[in-house]
Amino acid sequence: MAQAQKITPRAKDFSEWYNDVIMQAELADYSPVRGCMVIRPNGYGIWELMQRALDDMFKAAGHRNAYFPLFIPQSFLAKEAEHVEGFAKEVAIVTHTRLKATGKAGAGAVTPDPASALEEPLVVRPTSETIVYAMFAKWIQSYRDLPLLLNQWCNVVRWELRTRLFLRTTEFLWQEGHTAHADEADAEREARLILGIYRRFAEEWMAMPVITGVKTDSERFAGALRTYAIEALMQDRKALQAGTSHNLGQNFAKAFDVKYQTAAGGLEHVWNTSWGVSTRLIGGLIMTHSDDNGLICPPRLAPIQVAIVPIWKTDAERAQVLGVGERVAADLGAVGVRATLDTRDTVKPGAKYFEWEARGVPLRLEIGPRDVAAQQVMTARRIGGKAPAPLDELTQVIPAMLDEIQAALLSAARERREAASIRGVTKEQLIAFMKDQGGFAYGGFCGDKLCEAAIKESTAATVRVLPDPEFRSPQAPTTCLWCGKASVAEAVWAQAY
RNA sequence: CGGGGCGUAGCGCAGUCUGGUAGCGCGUCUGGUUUGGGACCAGAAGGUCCCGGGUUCAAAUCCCGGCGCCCCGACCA
Repeated sequence: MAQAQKITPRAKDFSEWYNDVIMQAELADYSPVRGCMVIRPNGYGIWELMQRALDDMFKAAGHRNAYFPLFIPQSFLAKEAEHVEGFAKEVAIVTHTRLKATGKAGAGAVTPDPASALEEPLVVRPTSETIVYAMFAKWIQSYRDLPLLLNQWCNVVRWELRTRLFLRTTEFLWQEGHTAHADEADAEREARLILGIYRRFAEEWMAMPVITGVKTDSERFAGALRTYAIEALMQDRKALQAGTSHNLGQNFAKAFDVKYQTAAGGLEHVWNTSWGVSTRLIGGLIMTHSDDNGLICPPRLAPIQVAIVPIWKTDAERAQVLGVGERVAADLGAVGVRATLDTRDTVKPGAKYFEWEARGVPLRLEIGPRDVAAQQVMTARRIGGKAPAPLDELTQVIPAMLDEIQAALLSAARERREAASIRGVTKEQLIAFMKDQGGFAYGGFCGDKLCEAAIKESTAATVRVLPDPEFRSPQAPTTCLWCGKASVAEAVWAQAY
């Protein structure tokens, strides 16, 4: 087993470390198809927990799930001008419907049958706006049909040049919400509502602090009026866009002719929003919390929250500690703790410790003859710290410990982020900061895309967001840090994934 | 598409410069002893050395041509 590398700020081997964590925790693997990822059960378990939590939040806000097709007629993508620009360069296209045997064995045994060429090629969805709004046009006639609040869980394909496990894979799993509203204010409220849900999910479930705000034009979603995002800072001080929520205005409604009759009898285009988070969140979770021993999974998203490791010498001791272990696992299960008893007798306890640590299990319980005699178990937290706990108090103590670990991870991540943030930067400071250190740099911005491009050119940093009031510096900047003209908004710069 | 690294047992690698019986560690299997932080001993199985051609008595090794993967860029809601 390869040893994980030390995490140091902006270390050259951060990528290597990241891949190591994924491989050792058995979260995912490379597939035979370049750029496509196989998500293994350990990784998918995290995704299932993420799905459940997000789905509950969406539903509580009045959304319902639906499903739209994988294939989109090529012409659909062409209907919204900016949208074509944004996705044309990275889609997979289906052109034929069957194969033909060539009679030869091996590599050239089959080939697309020329006779089966499609009249209009189908694009594998890179996102579903076009096909969703084509359906909305059928479903929406009256103001009484609004708002229409839908979400779908699905896979999408974007043929990126360079891929990275979880962060940017050719195919990925996500949820995409699509809504239609009667007026701009309602659509804006929706886009903001979802941004808030994403933020809460990131902080409360992933223990990953984020800053929220609006994207500049150059980073806006293709076809949107405005794009809001949550941005997190990873341990190598690079930013990760963890979720986006778009106010699409009437752009798609006009392209797909989605109109409704108002209460007053007029005919208006609807206002749309779309929003999504993906399996990229798992990459963010890994890079936010893990260490040299492997994954650290925040308790609320840990498929296994507690690993119980029994310790014995003799058969009598074995029977005894396993008996206690089974009861502890059952008791914890009864109070909603996901616990597993590691009964393997082919692996020594020390080896089990390392294994559960690499997998990110937040809490380990050791039960040996000495513990049984003392009516206690030894608790060992993934983030450090061992302490005994009385057997008859575990159903209270363990959930409390999991909550503590969850909270500790969030505050540690927040402290790391703040330690890697500077405010009120000057041009010279920004250049030095991005070169030597990296992190979130707050400063004045004139709003000019030429300035944005120049900054990217010399520092590799981009505007992550124009932050919401809560995240802004106490003293609003008055001038653009780059050109010195009047600042229109404070911006957060960082090098990003 | 550019720059760098690599392709040898399930995994990680040495061997390539300087051609000469294909090796090591981990894992797997068998038996025994073990079990409070990655157990030990003994034995065993496991290979188109990425592919194709060439040079040679002899090629993992040298030459030519392919293919593939990883990292860095370009690209990227």
